[in-house]
Amino acid sequence: MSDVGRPRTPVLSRARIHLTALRIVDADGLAGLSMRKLAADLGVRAPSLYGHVASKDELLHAVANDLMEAVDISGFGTGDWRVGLRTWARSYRAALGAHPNMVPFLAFGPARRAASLRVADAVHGGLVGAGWPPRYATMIGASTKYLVVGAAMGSFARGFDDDVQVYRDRYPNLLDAPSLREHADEIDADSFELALDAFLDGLSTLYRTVVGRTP
Amino acid sequence: MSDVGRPRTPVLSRARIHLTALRIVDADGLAGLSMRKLAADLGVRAPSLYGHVASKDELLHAVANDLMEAVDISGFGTGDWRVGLRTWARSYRAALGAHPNMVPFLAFGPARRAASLRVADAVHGGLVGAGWPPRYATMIGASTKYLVVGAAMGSFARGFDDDVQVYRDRYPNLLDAPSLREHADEIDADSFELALDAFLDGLSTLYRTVVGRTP
DNA sequence: ACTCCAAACCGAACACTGTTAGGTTATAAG
DNA sequence: CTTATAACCTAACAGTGTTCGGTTTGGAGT
Repeated sequence: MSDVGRPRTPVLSRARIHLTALRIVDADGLAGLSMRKLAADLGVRAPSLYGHVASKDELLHAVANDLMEAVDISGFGTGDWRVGLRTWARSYRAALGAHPNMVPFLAFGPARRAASLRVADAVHGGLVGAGWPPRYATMIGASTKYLVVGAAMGSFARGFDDDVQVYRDRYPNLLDAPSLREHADEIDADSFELALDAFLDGLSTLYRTVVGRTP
Repeated sequence: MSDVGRPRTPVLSRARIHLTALRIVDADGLAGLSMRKLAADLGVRAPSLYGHVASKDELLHAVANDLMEAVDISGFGTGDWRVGLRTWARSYRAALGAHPNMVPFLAFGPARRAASLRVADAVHGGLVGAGWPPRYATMIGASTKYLVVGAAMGSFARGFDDDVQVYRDRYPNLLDAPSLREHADEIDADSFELALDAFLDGLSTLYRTVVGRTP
């Protein structure tokens, strides 16, 4: 009558573990996820998890990979590289923004995440196919990723503290900083779109001089 | 003859603690910094640190603030907002790149870091002074930060794994990915400059339509 | 039907973490 | 010369990721 030993029907599964882990990270942050807490939420003890998952790190990578599946690279099929970049960047940012607490982890490069490699491949192929020299394709892919990751981190950080009022005297140009917090989401979204527009606009100019035709 | 009690001359100081902490983070990463290890490197036991530092978090914020002192905002004094943005972005990226392991921590917004607020104030003031409407100044500052933070995270992550070769068949467009690793620094630097150029170029166009004169 | 292996859980334990409480000693102030 | 306090210490707490070995069950092979 003890609760030791194999249960009649399996309690754990990789999918359920991933889902619960993500829910905890969303609710309590990356630091709020512990193997014991995760196990408790699953109605199990911590060591049992190691029959399904190699380590906490591997688990997080798997969850990260799940999230990256949502990134949309179909835009590169339109024949317009700017549409490809835009839809990629937007869906990428949306994927990160949906789980902001995962961003610090997701930012650690594609590494061996299959989903990220899939995207990197499509982006590079799309740009080269549109006429960009491979070297430029690499740099443009990197640049776009910078923008998205940076924006996601910024959103996550939510920047300015609650009592910025204290600094009013010393930083006169930040007088309206407190109001930023209220519209943080909107400002982040607008800033991202502005950056993307300006960036793509600048790239279009570059395209003409590098490739020698209009985009 | 015990090693308990107050020493003849003080062993610790805030400056020495900061310096040693940063050295550990540089060498062993953020996760490699523990209060016990830090204390050991300082020839002391962990609890002694708490006479000089409120918590590990506060310590890291202090170190982060030290790093942000190096960011250069003097470019906004030239009267050319593009020069201001460029020198800011470059020195910002350099400050982060000099201590890549600190980036994940530094990315958490200006918060109450005095040095970061100083910069934010100068940037906003410089842009508004150059004619940008406050709302645009906010977005441009945010966008630039996105780029810098994103680039710093990218550098930190170093992306592609050693044995990307494995994925050769599945990701045909990444055939030359392994070679990326060798020139990672160069590619990161070039990509950042490309992004900055394109971004500033796009902003110049925007400036003409928003402000109604050439930059 | 019976054996046997592997799957799936558990308890106990290890070495580690940040942090607090309270003890001990040296310096500086009155 | 007392007294306060600054600066270190030891001991301890609750928590972490992870491993080892135990217990029970399902299912495959004969």
